[in-house]
Amino acid sequence: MRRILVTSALPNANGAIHLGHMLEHIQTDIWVRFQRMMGNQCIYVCADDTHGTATMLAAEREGVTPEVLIERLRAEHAEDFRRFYVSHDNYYSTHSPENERYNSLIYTRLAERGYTYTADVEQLYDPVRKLFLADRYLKGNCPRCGADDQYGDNCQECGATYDATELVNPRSMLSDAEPELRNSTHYFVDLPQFADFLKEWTATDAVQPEVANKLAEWLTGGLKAWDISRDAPYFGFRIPGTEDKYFYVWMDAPVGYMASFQHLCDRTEGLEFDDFWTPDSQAEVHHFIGKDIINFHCLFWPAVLSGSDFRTPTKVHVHGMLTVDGKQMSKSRGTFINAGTYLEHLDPEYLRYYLATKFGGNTDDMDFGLDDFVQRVNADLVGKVVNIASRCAGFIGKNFGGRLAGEIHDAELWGAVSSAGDELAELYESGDTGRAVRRITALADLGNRYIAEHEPWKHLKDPDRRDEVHGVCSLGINVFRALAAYLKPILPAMAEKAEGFLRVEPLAWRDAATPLLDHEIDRFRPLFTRIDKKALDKVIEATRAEAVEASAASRESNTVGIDDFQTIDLRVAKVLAANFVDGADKLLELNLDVGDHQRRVFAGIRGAYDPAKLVGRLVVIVANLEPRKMRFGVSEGMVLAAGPGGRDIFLLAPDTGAEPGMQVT
RNA sequence: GGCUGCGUAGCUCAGUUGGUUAGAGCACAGCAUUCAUAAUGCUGGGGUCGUUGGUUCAAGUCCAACCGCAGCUACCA
Repeated sequence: MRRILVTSALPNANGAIHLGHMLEHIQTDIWVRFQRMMGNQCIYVCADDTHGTATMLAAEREGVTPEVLIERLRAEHAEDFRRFYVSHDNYYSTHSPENERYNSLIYTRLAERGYTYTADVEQLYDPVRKLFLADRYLKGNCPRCGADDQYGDNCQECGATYDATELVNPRSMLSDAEPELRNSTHYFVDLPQFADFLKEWTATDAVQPEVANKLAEWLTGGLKAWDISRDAPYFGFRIPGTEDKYFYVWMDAPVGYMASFQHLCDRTEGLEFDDFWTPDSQAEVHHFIGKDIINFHCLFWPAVLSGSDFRTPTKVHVHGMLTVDGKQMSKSRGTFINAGTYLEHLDPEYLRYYLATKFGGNTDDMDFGLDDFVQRVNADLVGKVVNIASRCAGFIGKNFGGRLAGEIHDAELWGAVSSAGDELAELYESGDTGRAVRRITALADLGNRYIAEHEPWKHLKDPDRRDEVHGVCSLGINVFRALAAYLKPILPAMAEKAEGFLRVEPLAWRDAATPLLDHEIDRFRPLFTRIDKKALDKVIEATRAEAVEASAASRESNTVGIDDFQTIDLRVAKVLAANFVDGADKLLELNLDVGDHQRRVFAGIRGAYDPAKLVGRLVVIVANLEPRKMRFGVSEGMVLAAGPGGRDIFLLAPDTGAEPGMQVT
């Protein structure tokens, strides 16, 4: 018996599970269920990837702690996967004590062995939000072609790549402030020390050949050290021995595989972490990932593992990306389909089957063709496979007391079906479920042809041919049973219904090789209904509607809960200076004392207030309003006032005694 | 821009080390059939294999350039 640990890449805790995630988890789950049917021990763990600046900012926006945010999403994600029959043994979180422990352990071992070092890095810093800016939060002009609005790493216009520090007129996308160049100490894993190890490792069959080709680009070009630290504020684990340095999320994400497994071991009798993770382990570790994250899993991760005295992965299974009707998933086209939206209208096994026909065990992209999806499922699954049971069951029930014949009517047909198991097993093992499905539907074609040739409905009237009819229909049921077993990794719920119909124990792979003889079966009930194209249209419509709603945000709701209200940080502020703004006929620029700091706020009150008379008075401001770029500068908040506008504007004023910085509750 | 991979009938794909008239399923058309969730069987139409050029007795298959798609390009998770 093989002992196998399997993972899918960790979904981010910053959004809902969508079709792209489902592709990966369904592919993984099919492989896992196949291994289990073969009698192997196969543990499947996953987790939400929770850390990073994005989580921190999202939680801030919602006015909750990151912990609250990520736990809510984790529960949602786990539920989506469960409803698609994805059989995780554990769906955990990277924000866990186990993960912190393994991160520290791995880091400490790497440091002790001289695989880490620190160096000062110059990085752009947002003085308003008080944090260092990742490339994705920076925009500016391309240093080569000057194009507007380019991100901090490369230019969409001319294709140049550069450092964020080279951007011309850089701007923080969080505050629109001009970033400052600041020095900070960063921690690095000295990847070049692992160059020889990685060259050897990537040449094994742990990675697909095309992946090895891609990796050769980095390996021959020379590996760079890997920056594994981020400065506070950051939502993550603090690096041992530091005050304000945190592990970069890509350091702790793959360690999350180990942590999720450890968490499972702690609750499972007989499951030992060390059996799977020591360097001499005989167990297997398989990672399923998309081709977008090859470098993390095939360079950093094996290097980190080998440098910290853990085993390296047996195999990294890399798949291509999902397109819908030939294009990237898009919210406005209605093709950025969330798992939850799909489930409201369609059976999860439709998707499992359709995607299974697409997997080839390679890194080619896969297209979700909307019409193709409907046709494929209806024609193959309902028209071919299930139809065999449906057309034979009636005869068995009505004429033979629901009992199958005692012998095989056609040895040749049964031989073809029952002997396909080995070839199909190889296809499943290599991840080529597309070819496996094609072989299985070809077997279904054989079955349907066989039944058509023997015309049981005609011969039933002839008493001399009753045994033949019994034999033909019984063999039909047996063919169906074998196909249900072959398809069980893909269609677990259908297989379960088939087991009920056949009155048998849960099907194992080897059951396809031995027929059911002289055995009573149940009445047949439809195992699958056809896809209604209208249901799919509804999914697209709903997805489009979600996109519109999301962009309209929560502006339209009439009432808010107390929690929503508490997300707004109202504060008392004192006007230190007030000035006219050149070129603005409604605005005044205010300098406000907010207690611990000062801010600049633009207020549209020029028509009602003389700036000179404002100085010294107290006002109420929204302190956590997203900084807004205006024509004349960035406004860092909003002063509260009542009235229709023009001359009729009335500032809210706290009574005497209030101090700048006090929160309004 | 560089790198990896892909581009074969309307759709989804198969085409092994280059070798006789390029295959399958779905869709479409005709016929047959009626047991089955309008399911099944038989027959048929449909492709200058992304483009251009090259190597070769012979290229979908090898080479080059170009076009299109996806991903990566190390601080987006």
